[in-house]
Amino acid sequence: MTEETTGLRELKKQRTRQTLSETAIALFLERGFDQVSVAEVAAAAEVSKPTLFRYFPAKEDLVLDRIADHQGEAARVVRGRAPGESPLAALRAHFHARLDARDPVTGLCDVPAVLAFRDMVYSTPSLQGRLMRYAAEDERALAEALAETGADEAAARLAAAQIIAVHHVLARDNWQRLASGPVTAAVLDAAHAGAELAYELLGAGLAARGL
Amino acid sequence: MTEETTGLRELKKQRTRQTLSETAIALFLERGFDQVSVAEVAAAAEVSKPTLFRYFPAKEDLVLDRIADHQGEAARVVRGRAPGESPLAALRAHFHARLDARDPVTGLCDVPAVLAFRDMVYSTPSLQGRLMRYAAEDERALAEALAETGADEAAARLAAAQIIAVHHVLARDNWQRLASGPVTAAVLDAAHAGAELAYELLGAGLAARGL
DNA sequence: AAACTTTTGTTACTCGGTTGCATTTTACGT
DNA sequence: ACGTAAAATGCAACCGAGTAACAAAAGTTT
Repeated sequence: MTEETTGLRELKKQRTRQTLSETAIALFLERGFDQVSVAEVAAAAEVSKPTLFRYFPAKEDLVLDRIADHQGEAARVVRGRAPGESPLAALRAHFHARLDARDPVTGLCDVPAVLAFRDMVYSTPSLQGRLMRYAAEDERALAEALAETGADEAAARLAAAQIIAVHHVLARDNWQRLASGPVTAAVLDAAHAGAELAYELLGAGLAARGL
Repeated sequence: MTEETTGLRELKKQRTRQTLSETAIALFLERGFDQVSVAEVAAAAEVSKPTLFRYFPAKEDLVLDRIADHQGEAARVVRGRAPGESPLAALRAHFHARLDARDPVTGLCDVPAVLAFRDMVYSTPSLQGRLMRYAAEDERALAEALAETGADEAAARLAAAQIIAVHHVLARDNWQRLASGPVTAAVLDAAHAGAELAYELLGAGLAARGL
């Protein structure tokens, strides 16, 4: 899946990249995103500052790299849906499944490290901003996938925007639920109920347009 | 409507604020947001750099101040709707009305200055980011207003997210329509049709929840 | 091993944004 | 009208993110 041009150099690059991201996140979690300078991160990772920026175009990307693998997930789900299944049904089923798996993207993951990570992201405006821009790309990709199903292109864009927006609300709700304590059966039920409500709201209108 | 503590000082402050914003936008439109430094703006407005930042917390706010009056418009529309009218119906009617008025917020305004302004915003990532954060506040306010109607709070948050997201798509679509030329009858019709489609998609699901 | 390419480090820079303090300007009591 | 407190400004110096230029040190290829 990933590029594999030449052996040794590429390996070292991957390693430096990972080291940078990991030491950065560790420092950020320890003392706060804004309280740690990139110079410190570079020093801790034993790399010069320009090198750091060759790997990550901005400080925020040191953090969000970890999330980047989920890029375009919604679009993939739509494209990989079972024959005969509507895009929305596929997305709903997928979301419920991720919920059961306590996938961090759903917000429903009480592993301390993940929780601390989310706290940091939600409490740091610049990280939120960057995250929204990732979301915009997600939305664009989803709109494309929906349009491929033969739906009206305008409708596809509108639907994609609604779906992505709703997912964020759900994730945030779930994250808030975890403020009170760990994932219990009741919390899981509430999360599923929230998702059902969301897809119910989405569904009625979108179903009429074949989505 | 605005604060009016003491007469003369406040007036001068308002004037400096406006001068700053106007000279900034003029310079930005002329040479691009990233190609003009805040020091230049401050100099052009005959003000020191710290003073500039006392008025505007960030460079982006020099631009977006102009848009800030629309903050919370959706929430206001919901709160000010006619008795018996559903929130969604009020929002739909309002949007169509703004469309007919060629309100810049709908994207359907071909006044050259407005057009250039939007081009700048859409082509400058940092401005987009700031704009999204304004939108988040809009969304929060709308959710609050919807919850006041007695709807389920979770549903209100979900609906608000959908509505705000959809509005942005509509505005972007309209802006793209204007890339080809001025607002003709056909363009206006298309914009109205787009809005109708959007509210149709929203409506089915939301109506069932009393929104 | 030599020649070539890619990556890195060093230094120095620009720019957005802040801080501390002295200076001016406005408001207000007498 | 005058003097004083409060607020706003300017100045200078500073911090941190991000970049440019160039030299040094890899890794790759023959």
